[in-house]
Amino acid sequence: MFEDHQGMAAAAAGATTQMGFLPFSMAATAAPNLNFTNNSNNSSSSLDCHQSLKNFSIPPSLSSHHHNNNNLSGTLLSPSSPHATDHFGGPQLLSLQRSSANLWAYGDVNECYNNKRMVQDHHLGVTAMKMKKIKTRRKVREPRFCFKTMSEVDVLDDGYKWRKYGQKVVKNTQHPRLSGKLWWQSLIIYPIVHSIRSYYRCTQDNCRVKKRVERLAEDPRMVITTYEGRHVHSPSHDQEDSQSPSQLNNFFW
DNA sequence: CGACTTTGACCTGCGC
DNA sequence: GCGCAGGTCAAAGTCG
Repeated sequence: MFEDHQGMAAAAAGATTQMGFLPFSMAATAAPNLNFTNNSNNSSSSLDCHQSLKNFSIPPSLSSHHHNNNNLSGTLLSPSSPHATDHFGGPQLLSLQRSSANLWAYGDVNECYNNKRMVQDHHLGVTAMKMKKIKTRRKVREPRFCFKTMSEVDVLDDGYKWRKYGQKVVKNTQHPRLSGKLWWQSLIIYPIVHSIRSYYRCTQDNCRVKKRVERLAEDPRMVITTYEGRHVHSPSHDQEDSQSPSQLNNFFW
């Protein structure tokens, strides 16, 4: 499912990729080997990076050999709402229980979302004209996933070429749309922080993969990257990096 | 000159 | 229905 994400994420030098999920956080000392640390009992084990990422349904490239000073640890976020929080105020984490099937948990989430939307549209009884508009405008949501990265650079070199097609100032509140509250009350309880979100498209023809890049307002060191869709081609770095063969780069999901 | 970025306008969905 | 927010478009600007 994730062949498109090969070579993805955090290849930029100096970037510290934050990834992992409960109950594990990972600390990669040297790709392709990662040290997985279990938060609950502090035990750690060195695993083959590629295999491990595969087991956890994380794109292998998140630990790409481009990393020199790897120190991977952190959080996989819910693709739909990277700022969403769980009951404990922390980021919403993906359930990767089905990872043995090498599927992103979000694939299911996304499917549900699309089904719900289809049902809604069906019940709306929209006009043909409107339907046509919907057909052209509302496309089926591609599978998405996002992750948090500690990096000084906003756009991580993931091996693909991207073209920026938009930028937006977004309200980065953890509790948006508070019902029944005056705006100033909301500000007192949940201060609104604005952050800049950039939208990128893969420059390859016929490739409709998009990514969103956003720096966390509450922690400017962190960058949230969201990928949407599947690449229909290999990373452009492949040609350049042929002298450094890597099992990661040779692998297609 | 082509590739890429910037930026305001526009469109759509959602909550109230 | 209205207003807000997110996402996309496209013209203008910038850069190599």
